[in-house]
Amino acid sequence: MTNSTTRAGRAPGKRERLAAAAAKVLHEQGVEKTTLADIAREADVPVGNVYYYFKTKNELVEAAIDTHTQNLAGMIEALDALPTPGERLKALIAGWVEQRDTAVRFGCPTGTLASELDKRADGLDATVAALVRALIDWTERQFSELGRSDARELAVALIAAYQGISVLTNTLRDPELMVAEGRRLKRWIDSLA
Amino acid sequence: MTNSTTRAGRAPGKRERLAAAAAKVLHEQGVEKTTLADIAREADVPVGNVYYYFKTKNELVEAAIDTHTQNLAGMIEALDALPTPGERLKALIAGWVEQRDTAVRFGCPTGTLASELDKRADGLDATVAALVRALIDWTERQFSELGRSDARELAVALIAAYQGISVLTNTLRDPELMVAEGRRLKRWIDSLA
DNA sequence: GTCTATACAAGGATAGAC
DNA sequence: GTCTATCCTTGTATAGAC
Repeated sequence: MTNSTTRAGRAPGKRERLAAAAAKVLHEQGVEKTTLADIAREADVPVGNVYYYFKTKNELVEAAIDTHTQNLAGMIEALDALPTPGERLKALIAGWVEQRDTAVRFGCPTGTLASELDKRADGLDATVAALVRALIDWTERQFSELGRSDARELAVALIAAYQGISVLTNTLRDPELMVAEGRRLKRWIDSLA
Repeated sequence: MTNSTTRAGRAPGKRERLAAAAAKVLHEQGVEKTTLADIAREADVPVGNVYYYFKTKNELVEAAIDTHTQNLAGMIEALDALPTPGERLKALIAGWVEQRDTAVRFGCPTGTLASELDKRADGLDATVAALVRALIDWTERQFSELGRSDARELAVALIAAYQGISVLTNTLRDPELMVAEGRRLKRWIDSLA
C-alpha cells in the first residue's frame, strides 16, 4: 500500500518526507488546524505538488499514522531486547518520562490523534485503534510473563495511566507530573513481581 | 462577566440555551469541526442572531467552559454531602462509570476540550486548566483526610487514570474498559484506608 | 431585539503548463 | 514528475432591514 522508496524516476523520498512532516505537524497543531500548506512547508515541498503523492488530506493523515505505527514497532523491538518483563515495562515507562517536554507542549502523539480522529467522519479512527491495541497487547504479554492472571486489565490500566498523565501534563503544562507518575508506576511494577 | 438572566427586554434565556448547546455540540463534534450554524441549530436560534449574544466563536467556547465549570461545582457539592472521604472518592468513580456510554462515543468532556484548546492560539486553555486543577484540588483534600501525606500525587494519579481510561474507552469503543478500571480504582481506594 | 443577506477569508482540491 | 494558477466550498463575521 505504501511505496517506501522511489517508484519510477526521481523523487528522493519526497513521499517519505511528506509523511514524516505530516506526523510531526499533525501532532503539534492538531489535525483540523493543520493545512496542507503547513505540511508542505515542513517537508520543503511546493503545495501543489503534494497532491501528486497524496490524493487527499486524509491519505496524508493515514501516512502519518503509518509513521507512528513504525515508530512503535521500533520501540517494541528495542524493549524486547531486555531480559525480563519487569525491566521491559519499566523501560517503557522511562521512555515516556524522557518525552515529557513533548507531552507538556503537545500531549501524547497517539492519544491526541486518536481523540481527534474520533470526531471525523472518515474510518481512520479504526486505524489508530489498531495501533493502541497493539501496544496494549504487548503490555499484556509482559504482565502475563510476570505470572499475572489479570494481565489484560493491568495492561489497560498502565496504558491508561500514561494517556491520562499525558493529558494532565499537557493541560497543566507541568513536566513534573509525568516524572512523579513515572516513579509511582515503576514502584507499582516492582510491587507486582 | 456573564449575565445569567435576561438583560433588558425579552430573550427568555437564549443566551443560556446557546451556552448549553455549545457545551454539548463542542463535546460531541470537537471545537474545530463545530460551526456556529451547528450550535445555533441545537439551540434553536437563527444563525445570524448568535452574534447578538456572543461576538465571536471564542466567546461561545468560553461560555461552554463556564457551563462545564458549573456542572463540576454541582457534582462536588453533591459528593461533599457524603460522610467519609473514601465514600466521596468512590462515588466520584461511580459517576464516571455511569457516564461510560458518553465516553465511548465522545470521550471525557473536559479532557477532550483541554486537548483541543491546547492547539489553539487563544488563552482559553488556561481556563480549562483551572477547571482541571479545581477537581484535582478537591481530590487531594479527600486523600489528605484519609491521612495520606502523598495526597497530591495520589489525586493526580486518580484523575489521570480517569482521563486515560476515557481516551481508551473512546478509542477502542468499549464501555467495559471503564467498568473494569472503575472496579480496580475502588479496590485501590479501599486498600488505602 | 430579531433575523436575512452577504461580504470576506481560508483551505481543499483540480487543470494544465512546463 | 514538478509546479502554478485557480476554482469551489465552507465558515466567520458584519451590515442593515424589519
